[in-house]
Amino acid sequence: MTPGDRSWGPVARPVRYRPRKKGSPMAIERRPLREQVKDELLEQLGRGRFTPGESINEVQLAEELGVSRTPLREAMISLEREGIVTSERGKGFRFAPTGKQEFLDLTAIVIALESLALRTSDPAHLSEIAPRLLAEARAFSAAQAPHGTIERYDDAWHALLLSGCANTRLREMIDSLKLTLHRYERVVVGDHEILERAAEEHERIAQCLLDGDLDQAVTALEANWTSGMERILHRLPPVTTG
Amino acid sequence: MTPGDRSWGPVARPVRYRPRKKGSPMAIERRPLREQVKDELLEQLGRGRFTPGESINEVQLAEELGVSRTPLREAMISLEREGIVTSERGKGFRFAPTGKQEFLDLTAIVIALESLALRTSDPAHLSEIAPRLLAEARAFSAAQAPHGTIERYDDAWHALLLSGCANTRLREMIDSLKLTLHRYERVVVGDHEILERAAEEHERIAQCLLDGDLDQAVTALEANWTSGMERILHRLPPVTTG
DNA sequence: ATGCCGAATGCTGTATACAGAACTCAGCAT
DNA sequence: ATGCTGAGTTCTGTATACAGCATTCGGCAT
Repeated sequence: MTPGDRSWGPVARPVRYRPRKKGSPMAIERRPLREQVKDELLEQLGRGRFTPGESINEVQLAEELGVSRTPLREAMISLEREGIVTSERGKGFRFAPTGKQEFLDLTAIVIALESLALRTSDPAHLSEIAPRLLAEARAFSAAQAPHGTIERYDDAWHALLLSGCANTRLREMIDSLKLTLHRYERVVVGDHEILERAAEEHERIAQCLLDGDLDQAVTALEANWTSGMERILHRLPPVTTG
Repeated sequence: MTPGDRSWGPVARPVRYRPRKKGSPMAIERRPLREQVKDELLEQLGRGRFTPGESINEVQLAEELGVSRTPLREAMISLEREGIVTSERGKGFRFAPTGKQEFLDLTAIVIALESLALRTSDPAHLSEIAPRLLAEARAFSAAQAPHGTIERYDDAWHALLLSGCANTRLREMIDSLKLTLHRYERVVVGDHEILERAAEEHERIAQCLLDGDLDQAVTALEANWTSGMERILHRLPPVTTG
């Protein structure tokens, strides 16, 4: 956690196969470089290091990250499937250009998926976490806050909300989509820009769950997303005829 | 089209950069090898060449395909993001194991997404294609047919149904998911196995669209998916306590 | 001055090389 | 016979090399 104490430099370690200490009880994280690269890129994206549409020089970026082109390219291909970067034959990779319409498209998808996730969650688990959801919602009831803060809180809250969803694939898709959405948001509203919030929306959802009214909760969740989206959309440049 | 006239051998051409005939009016398809490899693998998967959970020897497979390891690995990474293959640090790639639960999970997602796509389609376009949808549904009204045939028809029909969906991202996701679903299906019911169909379901959807009743059409679409899923599920090995 | 053409350069797409991890299996102790 | 150990093999993960495309920039004709 504690984001911000890590500078931009190369990825944690360009060492190849870090020798594992056999007797160590602490299993140190040994993931493929491509994933570390991916995470680092996503983090840098979050900090606005890259702009949408920006083309990527593989050798240069690889050098900056302290890895060779191969893992970088592998990360790129993974990110491409996630819609974060685009590639064109002979022109290499570029960070995907963002647009209002795509933001709307993505939001619509996330709404459908989160709604599905909630609907198919275990009801027992839902009523179990409902009090906590309500408590957290009340604890963070500011009428407005920096976008970055909202985002972190929101993610945590929604993650808790969907923690009862047994559909692994669905959870993964939602996470991936949110990543992309966040990117769009950050492009449009700076990380520290103050945004309004509808603090009671989360409370409302939690209340529905407490009452055991799942349908109503789903409706409230959709409303929450829609209004959240509109709050972002509001800050947009004059309509792009999307 | 005309699937089946292409044998298993190496991908079309392992030549590197095929020299382009300058004056030719016919722009020959020049996609990155990784994509050609991906398509070839998907096709071979469709023919049951690989079994779920099967681990992949990169050098061997690359040799069979007539390409080097690099584009093969790139294809693998792309397929991994699509859920077709899995990877584990140090153990390379494996074709993702299939399970009843995941089949259900995937189906639920596709239902949600296709439903969304239909709901957000342009109504004008929908009523325009409704007659064609109805005609095609009536033309293919056999009560049962080989699974492979059903699949092809079904894909075409649903593609037409969703042709009015402007949400590009959504369309892509649906296509990708269907690919995966087909894989699951083929694992479970052979390509030539005769399956029952509910021929009238498509007619029903089309009829709703003709009547301009979108909500009803969405409901019918969901019912169509559900019953189709159950027809497949029926053929499954004794319940795996999913 | 402006537009077209060709050499030069930079970068991508693919192949190959290499280092280190996981797996295998024979040999040994129990 | 069974379980452990360690050398050997195989294969992955990453780096580097190479070939061809795309772009750029200067020269020339108009």
